[in-house]
Amino acid sequence: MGGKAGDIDAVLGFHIRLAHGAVLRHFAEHFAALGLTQKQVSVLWLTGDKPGVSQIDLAARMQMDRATTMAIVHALEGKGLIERRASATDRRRICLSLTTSGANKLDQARAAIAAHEAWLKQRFSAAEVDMLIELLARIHG
Amino acid sequence: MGGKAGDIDAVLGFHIRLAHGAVLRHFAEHFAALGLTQKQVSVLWLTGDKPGVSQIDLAARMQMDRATTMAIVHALEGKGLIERRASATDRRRICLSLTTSGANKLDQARAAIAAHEAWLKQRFSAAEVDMLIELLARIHG
DNA sequence: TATTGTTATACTCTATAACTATA
DNA sequence: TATAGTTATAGAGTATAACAATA
Repeated sequence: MGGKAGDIDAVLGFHIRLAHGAVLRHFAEHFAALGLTQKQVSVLWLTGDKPGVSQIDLAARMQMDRATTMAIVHALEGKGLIERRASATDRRRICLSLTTSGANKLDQARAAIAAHEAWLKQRFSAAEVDMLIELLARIHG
Repeated sequence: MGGKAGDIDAVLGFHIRLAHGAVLRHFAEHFAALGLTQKQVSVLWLTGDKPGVSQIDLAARMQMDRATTMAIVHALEGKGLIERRASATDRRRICLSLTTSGANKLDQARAAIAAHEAWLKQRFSAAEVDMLIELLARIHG
């Protein structure tokens, strides 16, 4: 393994990209039945955890642009999983919450994510998982 | 931090995605002058390390589809950084190598990557970097 | 039959810019 | 002025399917 001059295997960014790709691929292969992308699951999850959340809150939590967040919210709204309501205190804001269908979908998604995480974590001890999460958190702040 | 019911912070895949996003963002912000994407740098690097490499080799090394690899090789060829030559032993294969311009570009890219990696690694000890790479490698195999 | 390269196609993610409405 | 949402647009990454040439 490894090239001769450059040794790309010492490049941390390269490993992060490959690991991300592997996780994305496993997700895509096993979540076709769910009909949701990774991002859509995250938004559904965060909305279920905190009903009334605004798009700008979601964007900050997921470190995404407002426009990117819009696209995902639109998709979930189009599937009838999320509904929007104007804020009573600040009419610029839209409060998001799950529909009944969205809550059911989130339950399915949580079960699917649990299986996905089990696959991902099977190669680590509990201490290693904690360590990995802590190290990654230092990168994304 | 953390939601109430789900605790998305315990989801490893979520942290991998956020870390990947943070690295991508830093790359995009600091590599505009180079005129290359992360993937293009990787292909340039691997080609420089192993002249005569085929597209299928690159695809395997970077865990990408053949079609995706094509797009990146095309872009590099269009910039005059890579040249292709039919293999002498297997005429299905195309051997890739750097042009003089490509070799120069790779030198610049390596310097830029070194700065990028320094930014990324500044938050870790040397032992932690080794640990993180080892853990990530278990994910992407 | 299997492998390599190629093209066409489509979807997701990401970001920028400009606009509207509200604070 | 600043913030939240919206829309349009564009580029990057990813993958599938189908085809040609070669092994």
